[in-house]
Amino acid sequence: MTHTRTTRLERGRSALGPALELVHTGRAPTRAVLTSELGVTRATAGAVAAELEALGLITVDSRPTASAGSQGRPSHRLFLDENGPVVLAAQIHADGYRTALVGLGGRIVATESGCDTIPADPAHVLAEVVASGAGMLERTGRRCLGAALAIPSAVAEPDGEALNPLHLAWPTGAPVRRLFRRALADARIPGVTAGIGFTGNDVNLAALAEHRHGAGRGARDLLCVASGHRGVGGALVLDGRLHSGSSGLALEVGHLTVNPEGAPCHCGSRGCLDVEADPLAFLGAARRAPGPEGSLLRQATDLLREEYDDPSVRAAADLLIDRLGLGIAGLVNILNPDRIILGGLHRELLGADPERLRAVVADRSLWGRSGGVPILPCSLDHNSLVGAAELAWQPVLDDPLVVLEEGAASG
Amino acid sequence: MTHTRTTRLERGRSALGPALELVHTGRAPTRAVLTSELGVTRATAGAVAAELEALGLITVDSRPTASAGSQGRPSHRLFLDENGPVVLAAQIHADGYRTALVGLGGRIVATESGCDTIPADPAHVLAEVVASGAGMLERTGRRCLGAALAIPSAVAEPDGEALNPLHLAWPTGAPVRRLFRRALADARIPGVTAGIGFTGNDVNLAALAEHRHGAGRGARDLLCVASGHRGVGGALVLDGRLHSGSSGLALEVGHLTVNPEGAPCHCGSRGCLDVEADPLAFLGAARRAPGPEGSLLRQATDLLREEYDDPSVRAAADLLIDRLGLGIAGLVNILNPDRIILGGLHRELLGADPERLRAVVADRSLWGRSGGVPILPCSLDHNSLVGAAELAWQPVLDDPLVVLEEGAASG
DNA sequence: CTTGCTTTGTACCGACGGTGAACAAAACAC
DNA sequence: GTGTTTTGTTCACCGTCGGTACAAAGCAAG
Repeated sequence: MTHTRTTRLERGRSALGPALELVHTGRAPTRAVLTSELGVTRATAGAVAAELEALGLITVDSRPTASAGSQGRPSHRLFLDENGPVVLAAQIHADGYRTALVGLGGRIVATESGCDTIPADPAHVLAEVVASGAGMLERTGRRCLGAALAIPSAVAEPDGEALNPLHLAWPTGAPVRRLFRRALADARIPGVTAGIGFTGNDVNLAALAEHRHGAGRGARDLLCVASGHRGVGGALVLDGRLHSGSSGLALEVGHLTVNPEGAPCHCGSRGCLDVEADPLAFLGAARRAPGPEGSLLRQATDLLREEYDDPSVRAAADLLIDRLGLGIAGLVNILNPDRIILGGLHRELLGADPERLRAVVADRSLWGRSGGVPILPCSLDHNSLVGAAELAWQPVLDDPLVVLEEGAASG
Repeated sequence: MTHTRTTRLERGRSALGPALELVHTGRAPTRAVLTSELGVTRATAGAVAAELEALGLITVDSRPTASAGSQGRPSHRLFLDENGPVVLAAQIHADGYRTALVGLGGRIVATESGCDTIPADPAHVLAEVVASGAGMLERTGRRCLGAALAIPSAVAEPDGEALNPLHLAWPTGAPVRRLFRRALADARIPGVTAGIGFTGNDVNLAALAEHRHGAGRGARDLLCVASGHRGVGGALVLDGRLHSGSSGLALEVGHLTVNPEGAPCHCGSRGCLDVEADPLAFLGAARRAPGPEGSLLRQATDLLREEYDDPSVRAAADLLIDRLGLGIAGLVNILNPDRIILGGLHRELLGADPERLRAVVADRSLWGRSGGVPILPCSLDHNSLVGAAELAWQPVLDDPLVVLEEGAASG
């Protein structure tokens, strides 16, 4: 009993995790490339693939593949098991929440959204979120291996308090991770034990998702900047791992100075990115008052898309692009990423005038002339949600044999 | 012949490198703690230690240790072999150069300095530097495993050009790494092949040295800020590895805005850290003209130490501390390090009024109130030099068996 | 000094993962 | 059809590491 456990935890095929990660991120479509990517012999790669298949995580298609092309015996193709286990991912945002069951590869199996107005009691919201997930699990009959939550706030490590849940009407410092774990424990979802239940900042998790499955694939040092409702968020993925700082508070980029004569900010300075390049700032620059319905992001996006011909809108867009570019240039000087991805309003601004933004960044970053950093729009739907799922999948990617634990509890 | 080679390169005791690193950084004083730190059995740790001893890298002292204290059989103590191999480290700075032979553990075995005025031809300087190192190797009879160079300039990866060797009178973009390697190859130092010859920014390497052997030991995310002559440099060590960005240009912190009404900077903005918090700025704030002799750092340091009673000097120090604190706070918001180390003039400013700097950083960083980041002065002599040695040692720390290569070539 | 107790080092065995080689299989080229 | 190329599979061998048993070296108590 204990014997098999220790054996499994400490030894175990060391290539199992890397192999699953390669399939998970789409870098190992066949067993042959899995062999070369892992740097092992064909025999080992075969054993690893067989073991992952036995764990119910991938499928090995040995039938003759129709895809021709090169010479030699065609390699067996590797797929993520479409009926394999899932994780429960949830996102809370200004307009409500969204939950999803997410399989390996960032595949959304089922999703729900609800609750337009978020009550001030986080425990209540989280119970509703977990109930939504439990319902989807019930209906789909999937096995659930973990759960994670994305929130629009800095998340303090190691305990996961929400430090600035500004547009959630939640109390500052709310112990969101603990509340989420308790909600999960109360719901008694099979497979999801109280030990699981990660929580992270939504922009951080979006960056993680884009890095693994979206526009950030292949980047080594990936910087993401996004603005969803109020303020500006940043995230950084280094060597495939999210850098959230020693206490989870890294990449609070909102207080870079981008306009010395700008509006005062609650941080004590003036002209911060937070108040100069978010949806509200855009509406203000275009001399539109924020309307009562729809999120600020939606109002700003609609304005940008539908009235870009209007000179005042265009001027506002140019102004925000210049400020955003200044902020990004500052980050480039500090972080020197090899790719930048923009989300939310900033994605729209990039779409409106890509050249202007790239020119500003190249001009104001120290070494911008030599090449320039690629700046791309984010490319995934629900990327924060998928990123939360990545968080929940991480233990499995680190050691796929964990799926054997609690195996009897699967629903 | 080739058999042993492949065996050595691909397999080999996986714990060998980590074990050497533990002894190297002083975290494994005895075999017992080596066992627990590595998380292996006593038997394995014993075999690993014996192998490292056989490689001539460490010595295992099995004699009865005089140090008593705890109960039970005293553990064998582990030392770095004092007569073991060394690497050649060199640093070029505004006042000349310094070379050293550095053993494991950052121990400087021999050192030389020279050449007060650096000629404009880097190849000439590097030849002189290498000749100095070769001389020391000759005299000491040590075996040399590698060589590395620290320069006061951003170093572009992957080729190692000096991008802004401002106070060296070297041409911008000089291929320093290539020139250094050529100088090494020309000198035909046994053991140092042309394949070795790393180059890095001096502040980056100082940070690496402080992380492993100095005030940064134990930090997970370490930020260093220093000002030596002109401008301000930064460096970041994440999870024990230097983060120099995708093209080596990270942590160019000199162009953070710290004084919106400040002096114009060549980057196009105004009030940049570079021109507001370096030795020249300090002299200016104290209304002293830079003198003809001694580096700017020395002049500023002398002024700060010897005339701190002078109100104008004290006011200048306070001003620079405030500006520096603003810049550091910005970096804290972006990087969220768990420790900060200051070098050069900034180390002196910290020493002059530690509380003022810590207060400014805590006040202007977003989450500074909750604890506050420890800010410490750097603690090593010649930390850039030791950091360069770390670079040269890295291949050995990654796989200690490389010392067997070129073994016959040892002098 | 002798007898425990505790901690560490060593010798040995067994388990197991991975390599390497030989062989079989599945495609294309001629 | 016969080669050639690439891939999958089987199997023997080797090395590393875990685990156990035992010896060694100190302190503590009598």
